[in-house]
Amino acid sequence: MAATIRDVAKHAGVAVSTVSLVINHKKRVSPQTELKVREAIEKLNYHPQRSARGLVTKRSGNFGFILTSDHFSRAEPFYTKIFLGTEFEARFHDYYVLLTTIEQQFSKRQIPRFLLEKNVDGVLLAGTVSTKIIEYIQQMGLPYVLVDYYPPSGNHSAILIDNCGGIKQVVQHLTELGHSRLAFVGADMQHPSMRERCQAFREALLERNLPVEDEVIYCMEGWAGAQAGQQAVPLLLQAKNPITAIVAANDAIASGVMRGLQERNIRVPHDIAVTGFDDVDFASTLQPSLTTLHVPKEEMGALAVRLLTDHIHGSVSEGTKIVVPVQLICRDSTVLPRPRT
Amino acid sequence: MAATIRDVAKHAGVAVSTVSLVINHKKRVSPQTELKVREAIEKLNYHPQRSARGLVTKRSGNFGFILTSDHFSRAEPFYTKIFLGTEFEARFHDYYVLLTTIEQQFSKRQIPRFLLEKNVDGVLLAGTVSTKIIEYIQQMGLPYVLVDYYPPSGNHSAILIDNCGGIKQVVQHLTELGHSRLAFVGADMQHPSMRERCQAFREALLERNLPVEDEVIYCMEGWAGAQAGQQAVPLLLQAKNPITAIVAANDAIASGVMRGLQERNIRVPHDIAVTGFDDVDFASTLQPSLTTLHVPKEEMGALAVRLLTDHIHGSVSEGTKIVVPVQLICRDSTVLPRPRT
DNA sequence: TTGAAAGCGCTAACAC
DNA sequence: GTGTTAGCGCTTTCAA
Repeated sequence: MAATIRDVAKHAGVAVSTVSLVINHKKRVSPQTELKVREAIEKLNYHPQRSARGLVTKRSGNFGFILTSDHFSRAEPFYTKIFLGTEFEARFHDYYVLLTTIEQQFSKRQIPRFLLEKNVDGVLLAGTVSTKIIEYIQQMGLPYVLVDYYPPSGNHSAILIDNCGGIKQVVQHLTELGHSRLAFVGADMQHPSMRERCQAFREALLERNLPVEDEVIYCMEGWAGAQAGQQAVPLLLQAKNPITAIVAANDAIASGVMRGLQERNIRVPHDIAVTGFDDVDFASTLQPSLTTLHVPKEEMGALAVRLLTDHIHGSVSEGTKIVVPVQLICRDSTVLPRPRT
Repeated sequence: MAATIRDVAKHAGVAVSTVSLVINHKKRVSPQTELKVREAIEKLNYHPQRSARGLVTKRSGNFGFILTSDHFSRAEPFYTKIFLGTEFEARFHDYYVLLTTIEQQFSKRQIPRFLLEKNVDGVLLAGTVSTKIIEYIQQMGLPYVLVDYYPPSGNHSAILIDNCGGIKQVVQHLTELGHSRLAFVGADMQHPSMRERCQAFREALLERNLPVEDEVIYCMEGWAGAQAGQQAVPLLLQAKNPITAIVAANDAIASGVMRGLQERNIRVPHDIAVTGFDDVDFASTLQPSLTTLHVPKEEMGALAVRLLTDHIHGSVSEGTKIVVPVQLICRDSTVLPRPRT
């Protein structure tokens, strides 16, 4: 049986409460007593037990991570990276992260168990989660941080992507390459990031006095996957003025667009250039490799945890938003690779 | 403040112990009292608190997942999937999974915190973890399951890959395609899976009366990544009898091999066929897409959790090994795609 | 600065 | 069947 705080106290010849003071760095202990206690702790290899401590402090040492099951199964690489980012940063702060998925639509019956059992000290929510669950967490008085999502209303702390800046980088890149007939393919317009990217595309065109034509700006129904991109291709090719570049709202759509083009023997980037957004793993292995915007996914997870711990310590005010920059990664889908010499 | 068991007891007009009996399905409660209690629970929206419960039962409701940091950062897609598999299955059994990484070599100083704080009821260990940490867990009396690793000695429960069967499938596939000059590229021979794959390759050749020539069986030093594959290519091409197919020990190595070949304008699969192992995400997006062996990674994670819970319930004996089958996925790196008609 | 003691919310003996 | 009660291992008043 492992040592308890009483064993340590006995061993050091002090009271239990003194040991507790030492453990918790409540500095009102004389150096010599502290030494005795530390020696006893070392000797007995003592470590306070989480549940006992949690029972009295009401702190579990865990964070919850809530994701809609939709996102998890389908946009796996993206949110998985965010989750792993939280894991690492959390451990650094001596927290563990409990992961759970919930259905898009809220129901009392599937409130995450870690909330019911008071097993988390804060919550991270990623993707388009229901407003109801946010409200529920607020009611519990738990601190929380949204990641890559911001609901229509309310004042929340969040880690967000600079979607607008990203799209503008891409448009600039393409115009610098001489493209002036740009198309856009988005999908899943429920997701604020998707809407922002579409909106930013229009703005970017306007800023450069390029024509904004609805017939080459597609926001597909349903999930933002490769299929959406593939389906958009025939529509885009019907445009009166032929397009020379396609800006996709994410990498999955871009891969579908490329496939659609290649099926029609349209060469990328020779005939039409293609860009993505997110820089997921497969972006670099696509053929041609995909020019895209790198979203620092792990970093977003880490930032979210940091913001959450800041909230717990009260060192930052609610409703803090952090917008992470994205970086243009130029690959072969826009720039012709130089022939090997 | 949330309701406690006393509130429920008071509300239902019974003793706390009765409420406890109801919660824990210890069926010695009369139907009418049970009903009263359940109503009170419902009314007050009561849920037992983890830490309070854990303090007395000595059960935390968590599993630990230990991975060497090496594997996590480098072979991310593979072990990440396994981890996600455990997450889902664990939640199904009302457990959460606490993830941690440790350095390859054991040190007292970095024993996972969840072990010290008695915050897990069982442990999953993935990849080449130190024998010391296994021993430590054994000493604690915690049940554990190894995933994709088996140490040289001892009797452990484990989820293992049918490496041998996989390699033999690949060799059969290649010989059926008419290849008779096969090469092998492995790396990271510390890892039992890697050793098994190499060994199986030799056996498979022998079984088919093909020549086993050391000059085309390479086990590279260091990490089993793309670089190892790329570096092996010039060595393989020096072989006296030219080879026609390369069996890589995993997909990462295979991708490096393909790159190395393509740099030399050797076409895959026209001139040389290439195969991988694992079927990680990028295998299908490589150009040409990679013929490989599908390892059911999430399933392995789920199986590990199931085996662990079985151990907790004592319904299975220690040292149970489950070998999961792998499935050949034929893609373009071995079979010429039919030209479109 | 240190110790004694109460109690966090729950389970599990043991009475009745 | 149900109630009473003693802790589980810790933190945190409150005295000394």
